[in-house]
Amino acid sequence: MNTGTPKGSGPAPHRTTTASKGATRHNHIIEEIRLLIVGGRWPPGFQLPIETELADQYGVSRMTMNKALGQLARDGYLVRRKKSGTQVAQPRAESVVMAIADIRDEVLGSGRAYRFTLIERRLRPGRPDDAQLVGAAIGGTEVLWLEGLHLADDRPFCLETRLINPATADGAAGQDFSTLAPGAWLLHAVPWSVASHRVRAVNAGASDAKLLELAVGEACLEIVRRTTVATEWVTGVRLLYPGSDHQLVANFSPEAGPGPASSAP
Amino acid sequence: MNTGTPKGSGPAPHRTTTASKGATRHNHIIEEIRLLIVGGRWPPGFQLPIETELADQYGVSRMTMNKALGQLARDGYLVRRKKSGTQVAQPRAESVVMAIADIRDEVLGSGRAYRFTLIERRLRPGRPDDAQLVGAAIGGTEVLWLEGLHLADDRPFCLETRLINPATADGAAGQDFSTLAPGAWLLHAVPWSVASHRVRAVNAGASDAKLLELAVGEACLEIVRRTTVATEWVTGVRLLYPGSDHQLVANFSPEAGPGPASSAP
DNA sequence: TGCGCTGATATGTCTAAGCATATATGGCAG
DNA sequence: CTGCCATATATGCTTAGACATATCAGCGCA
Repeated sequence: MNTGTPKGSGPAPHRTTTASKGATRHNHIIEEIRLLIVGGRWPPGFQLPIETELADQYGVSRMTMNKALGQLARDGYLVRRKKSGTQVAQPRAESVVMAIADIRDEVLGSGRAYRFTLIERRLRPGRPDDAQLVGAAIGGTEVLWLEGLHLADDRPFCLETRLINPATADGAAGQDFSTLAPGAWLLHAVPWSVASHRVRAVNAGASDAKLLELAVGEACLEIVRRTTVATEWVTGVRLLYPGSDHQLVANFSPEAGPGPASSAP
Repeated sequence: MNTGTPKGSGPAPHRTTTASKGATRHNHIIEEIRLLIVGGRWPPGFQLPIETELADQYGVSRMTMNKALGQLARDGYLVRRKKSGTQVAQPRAESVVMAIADIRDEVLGSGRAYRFTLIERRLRPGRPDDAQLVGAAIGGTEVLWLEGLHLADDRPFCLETRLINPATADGAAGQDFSTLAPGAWLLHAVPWSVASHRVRAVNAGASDAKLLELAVGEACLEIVRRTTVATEWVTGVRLLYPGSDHQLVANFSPEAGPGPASSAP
């Protein structure tokens, strides 16, 4: 039942029409099965043949078949349990993954010129209410407070308010950030940190509206990102976008993305 | 060293301290290397020893080491190129993945009671401006138009406006959706579709505000989701959340999530 | 000096085989 | 009929070996 694509006895080049690039055997099998699933031919709950049988059908060893099925399971398309065999997973909920792009890339990607201007920069002792932005208790230590504006074609694009921990972000105190966005600098200075994000809609306050050249009360998209390394907070940032001309976009199948893919350039 | 744990020679406990659950060898290695990377000990660009050497160090075969490194590369932590070897990836941009939860799960997860009420339901010919919601040209065919309200503890939580294509969503015309949210029904009826998402902040209009019991102009989070199977549109939906009490949350490391994981039910 | 070829190298892929482990199922005892 | 245990089964994991492929580096030739 299904896929006439059986083994091709022997090494058999076995070039399929839509070969594309990563034309390894298991990638080929993965793609074929994935299409059966998203095409609806294998509905959720569908019981697949056992590994050895599928391996036979596709003319590969069990190891190769295992790799293919394992990746499909890792990507959420299949559920595998010992003894019970392999089934097509239930697409759980209407969940989705969504990427928040880097601001500079986003502006440049839309064909506009990018610029960052610093509005204010202050090195001051931490205050209790700073905890709201960084998500951690702030001792009496010094923190670096910044406010700046990202511009697209010299028009306000995003208002950034940021706290940096000089203790963990080495060299931050020596940076003036007059034209270099702190996010870009931190990316190099604090590699592979862990971040949590929060996205909300808020009405623009008086000061926000003035800086973004909006009417007071206009809807804005607010993103708060808190970054930590190990147990120490590194930075907390609030990004405010005019709701009218900004949006997050994702284009994925439910459950799991197409995989960021290792893919070197 | 090694061969310490080959097949025959006994089960070879070799229990590591922080065993945790998926204590297979390659999972163990993956976690160990991941910690070296996010802990900053292996900075971006760091050149790892070659596969065979690492395999020796960890006392496993090259295949097992390959599996570990391959998964780390798939997850975006490493970049591997032939001849050049393996390096720690540059955490690209401040991108992030973010999950949009199912509405019902979200409400129940916050400890509140969930309810859905249908406001209006109409079966009518498609109109040109429908294309805006579903992202595809609408022929003269019939479409199902719905408006409903998701409630948390009997207070408005989310306003849903939806178009359904009866041609692809089999049985939709026979459903009345009086209490069952169309999203929940579609999940069973149209498995493994592909969706695109858009998130914006908007000011509540007069009718929206009334239904959500908000003041006109209050900031709301708007999510538009378009679902397709193969080349046919299935449904388009606009979800409007009061910005004040709703937010999207993600808790991930940059570049790639912790993997949706296979996760059985 | 500059260009192209060649070999070395590291990863990528695949195979066949075996042991490990969870679990569904059926048989047996109470 | 009920509850427990042995067994069969399907996936999970690991290994050693082999071949494929991309690419860097150095050498030789013009």
